Amino acid sequence: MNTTASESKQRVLDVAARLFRRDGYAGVSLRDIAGEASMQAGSLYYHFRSKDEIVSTVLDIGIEMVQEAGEEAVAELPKDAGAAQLLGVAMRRHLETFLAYSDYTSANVRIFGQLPEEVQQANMSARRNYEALWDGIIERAKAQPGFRCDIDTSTLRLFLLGVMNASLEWFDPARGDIDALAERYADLVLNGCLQPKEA
Amino acid sequence: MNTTASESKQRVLDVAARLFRRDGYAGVSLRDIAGEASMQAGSLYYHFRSKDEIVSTVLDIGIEMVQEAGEEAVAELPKDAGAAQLLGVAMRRHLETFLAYSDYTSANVRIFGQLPEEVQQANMSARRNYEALWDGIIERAKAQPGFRCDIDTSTLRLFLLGVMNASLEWFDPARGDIDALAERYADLVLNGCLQPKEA
DNA sequence: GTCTATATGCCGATAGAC
DNA sequence: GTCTATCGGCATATAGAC
Repeated sequence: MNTTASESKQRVLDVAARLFRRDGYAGVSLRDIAGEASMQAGSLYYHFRSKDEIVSTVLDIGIEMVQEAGEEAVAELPKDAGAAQLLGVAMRRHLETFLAYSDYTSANVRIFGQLPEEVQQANMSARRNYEALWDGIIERAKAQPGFRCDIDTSTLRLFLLGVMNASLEWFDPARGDIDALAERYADLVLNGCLQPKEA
Repeated sequence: MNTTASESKQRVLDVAARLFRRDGYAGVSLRDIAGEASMQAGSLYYHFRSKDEIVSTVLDIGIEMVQEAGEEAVAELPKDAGAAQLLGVAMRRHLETFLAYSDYTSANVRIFGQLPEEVQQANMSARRNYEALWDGIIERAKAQPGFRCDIDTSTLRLFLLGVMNASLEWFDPARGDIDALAERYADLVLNGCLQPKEA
């Protein structure tokens, strides 16, 4: 039995995500992708119309994966979860997804800024949905007692996603402990680095 | 009077830094650089031996600029500066330098991860010096009253540089206020987003 | 579905005139 | 110092066999 179209397409996308994450957009050729997916460059055009269509698909799946993980994490939380638990769980889920699980998400984080504007544009609505998920999490935290209300929601969202995504540049999932990283980062975000004032 | 070698070389580097920042390493050709520097591609080889030598020079200048700005900021501080002032000033200086002033630094932040390993390696000693500068700032803050001593220095350094450098992906210096950004980020880092416990 | 072969063009780099 | 011309190679994409 021959390989089905969807199996091959999936294999191509998995390879593309991994290579884009590692070498950037312009640094990966269709020959590179085809080679690691065990086919010839010309064969890619049976599954995709262009390199841009491949990268665009990778970008969308990347957001989709982190979006689903985030929605799941929020859904699993008790209704009366405190602000610290809320942010801690959401941060751990985001870090786990893109550091350990999804080359698609980390490829998205890493190459988005260098893509042609039309390719960026095609991914923007998915990105805005994910930003809205985080804005909702932050608003929910603000509604809890003990959380500062004087912090602008989009400032905090950019701060959180920025610091988490930056870990992609140095964190090695084969050597580091993602849960420990998430805990340290959540502690810093929640409590800051000044000593709490004594009662 | 003809253009001197150093003038042309400087012009080439300025253009290269700006283009690398915008389009990534593999996304910029020597023809692109030469064109915006008002010369032909072949003429670049009078000043540089290869594309890698150009990008390597840009990387080193990028760290040099932020290093000098950081050392200057630390030197200008009073000896008894508190932890909040120390971190606040250092953060503002870092953000100003790479968001508003230096295409070299922002090019470094943006493309480093996609470069051939030998090019990365050539920039590593400069990077380690800059990390050491920040580790010194953090250690000095830890020695002040009111600063948490239970936070690992390299964790905090990665957190700080990570969240600041991530702003490169979304902050537009033509529209945003860098000082305001620095103040909001320093507040978040110092105080966190939980409400201070009342006395 | 994947292959081979190829069209067309841009890449980094070099040679030599001026 | 910068030019023009060009080399060999690799890029995306296409055409048609199997």
